[in-house]
Amino acid sequence: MSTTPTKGLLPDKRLHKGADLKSLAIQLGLSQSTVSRALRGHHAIPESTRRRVEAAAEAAGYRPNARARSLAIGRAETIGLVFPLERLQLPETNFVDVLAGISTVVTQRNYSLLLSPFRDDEVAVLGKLASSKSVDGVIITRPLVVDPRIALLNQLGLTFVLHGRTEVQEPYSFVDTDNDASFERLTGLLLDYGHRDIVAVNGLSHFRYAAARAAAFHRAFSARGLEAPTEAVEFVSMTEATGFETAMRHLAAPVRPTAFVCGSVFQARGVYRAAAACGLTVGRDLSVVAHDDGVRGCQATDLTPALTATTTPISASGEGLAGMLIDLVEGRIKGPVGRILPFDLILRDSVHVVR
Amino acid sequence: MSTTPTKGLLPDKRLHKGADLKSLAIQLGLSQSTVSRALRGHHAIPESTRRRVEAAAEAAGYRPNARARSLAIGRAETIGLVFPLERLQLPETNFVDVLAGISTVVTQRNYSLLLSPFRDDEVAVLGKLASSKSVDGVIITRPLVVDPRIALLNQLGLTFVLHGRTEVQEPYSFVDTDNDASFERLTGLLLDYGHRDIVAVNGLSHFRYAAARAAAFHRAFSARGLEAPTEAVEFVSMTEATGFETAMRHLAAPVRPTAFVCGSVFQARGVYRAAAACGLTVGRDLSVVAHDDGVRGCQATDLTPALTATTTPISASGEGLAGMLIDLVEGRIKGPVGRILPFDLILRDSVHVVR
DNA sequence: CTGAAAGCGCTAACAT
DNA sequence: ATGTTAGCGCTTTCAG
Repeated sequence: MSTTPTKGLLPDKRLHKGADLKSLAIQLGLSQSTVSRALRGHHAIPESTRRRVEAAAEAAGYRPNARARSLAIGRAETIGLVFPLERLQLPETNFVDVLAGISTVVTQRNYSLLLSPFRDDEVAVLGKLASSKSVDGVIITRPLVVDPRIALLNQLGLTFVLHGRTEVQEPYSFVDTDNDASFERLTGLLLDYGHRDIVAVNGLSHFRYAAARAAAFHRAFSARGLEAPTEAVEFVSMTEATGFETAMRHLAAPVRPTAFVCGSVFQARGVYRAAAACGLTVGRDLSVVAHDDGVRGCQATDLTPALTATTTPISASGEGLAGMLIDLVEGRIKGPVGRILPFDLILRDSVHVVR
Repeated sequence: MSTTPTKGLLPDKRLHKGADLKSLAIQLGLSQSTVSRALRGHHAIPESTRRRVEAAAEAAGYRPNARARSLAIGRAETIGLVFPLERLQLPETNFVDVLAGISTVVTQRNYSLLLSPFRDDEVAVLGKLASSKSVDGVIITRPLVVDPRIALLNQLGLTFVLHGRTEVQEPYSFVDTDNDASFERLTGLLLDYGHRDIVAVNGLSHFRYAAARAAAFHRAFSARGLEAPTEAVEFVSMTEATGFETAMRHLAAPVRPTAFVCGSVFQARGVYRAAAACGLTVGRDLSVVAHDDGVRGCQATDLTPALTATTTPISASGEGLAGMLIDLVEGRIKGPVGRILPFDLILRDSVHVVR
């Protein structure tokens, strides 16, 4: 790209192209080490020279060359986010919301964020990230019930944090929503309102959270000395369309369910649509509850009637993930650690009492 | 993070932690340079040793340390995407679609993508990126009519590509949608169908594309010896809500428009809703056309009736941007260059003939 | 309190 | 065809 310099705009530092430590040092009549120390507020540098150095650096628009600094300190001050490219392409995804949370923290803590999408071969991407040392650690997402990436990453010696949990022996750090408690609360609420024929519209069964939620669903029943109806849990994808289809199927069955507990607001929206299609009014003829992770443009309060839901902003996960990972790579905490985010159960108008 | 090694999973390279050029060289009885050359397919390296080196590297899981390599070659092989954090938070945004396109190309070309969100001070972020040399170039988005970043970046000597165009003297490279032609075609189509009372639901006036589209709107009229009605162009945000409000206002006016041309499918969706609210049937009582940039979950074909629209997938912009930027930083092309993406006009059921 | 010197891991010019 | 050497720009012992 051309480099036509322009007057004004930047105070006066037009020539801060060659702004490196050496030239700064020469200009100040100091050694590189002194300048370097002064800039990083090293003690044993008198206030006076520190100010002088800072002023000169400021004027020169100096900032340490990140690559050189990385090489010297052995850290990249960069973390990676590894995800399947398709998560950017699906219409219903909470990916960007997680990303927003991550971005916020990464920026706050003066780190950089490397985006590492992959098409199929995640293992290759992780291996590359690890061996090329481009990042100090990575955030990985969408854990399988038993996720092989944990062993791989431990083996690679690459620090990481998982968004979610998985059933493996190897140690790992994670941030997760409280799926168990959340689904148990939701189901319990419906039971306490007198519902018995409840259908759980759950996530796909190869994801660990879906298994956890299914178990929680049953636990809510047994905690009350009840038993869940057979085939009450549907393992389907997190979309409005499948919410709709699943609900339609059940609403057409001989024993019509009186309530649905959904894994996401997307699915709940589908259930609402199915209810309408069947001439049922949500909150009067049919109860619907869900977990609301605060995805942009699809929140519990967007529905009519407003949806009763447990809620944890998904961006909080992003913030937790990034914060934990940086703490880990900086050695401020020692892994493995886990964090389960709390949630609120917010009662709105989508539930009704039965009997 | 802990480093519990695990058997299996990775063939046998459990100790490829110390896999660097030096150890590889020693192990092979060669010099670092030879190994380095062999690995990068340098000529003047006999096939035989090349194979031997490659095999050893493969077995050791070796990959050059990206930071060291960057420092040596003077390039980071990384590009940055600078954007306002809020673009991740708004429900109606084409950001992720652009991102998907960028990701694809960056990965293909073996580059890394650094995400640089900012809250308010974009100038600071750009300055930091430039002086810390963390990236070879940046993609910037959402140009203002006269965008000060162009001068800044040229001054900083940071290679960049703009998504969109702007009215400045300084040279810059860009990839843009063909706003002018697209809006002129859309407006022309309506005029040719006999419409005269047409309202343009345009973007906010501080964005350059909105100005371009407004001009194109008028050009379509004058090209036919006609004149656009006064106050026919509305400069509003790209949301469904404003599409709705704007349309409602106009549909309640004394002279009711017979057609709307919209800047995005979001806005068109709002217009559809307004039409319904006024008891009008789109495609019979009211015509609606728009530019469709293929944003996930909001496409022309999602509406009923399907929306007549010009279309350029927004992810193509992302691909164009990344490809151009990498070509630029690698010196494969010389800036400034610009690329205007072609579009198709797809006739669907949202238009009707008047008189 | 400050400076000289080594080195992070790689590439590239300069030998040979 | 391969090795030697000198950096890339920074941080960091180790001296003074």
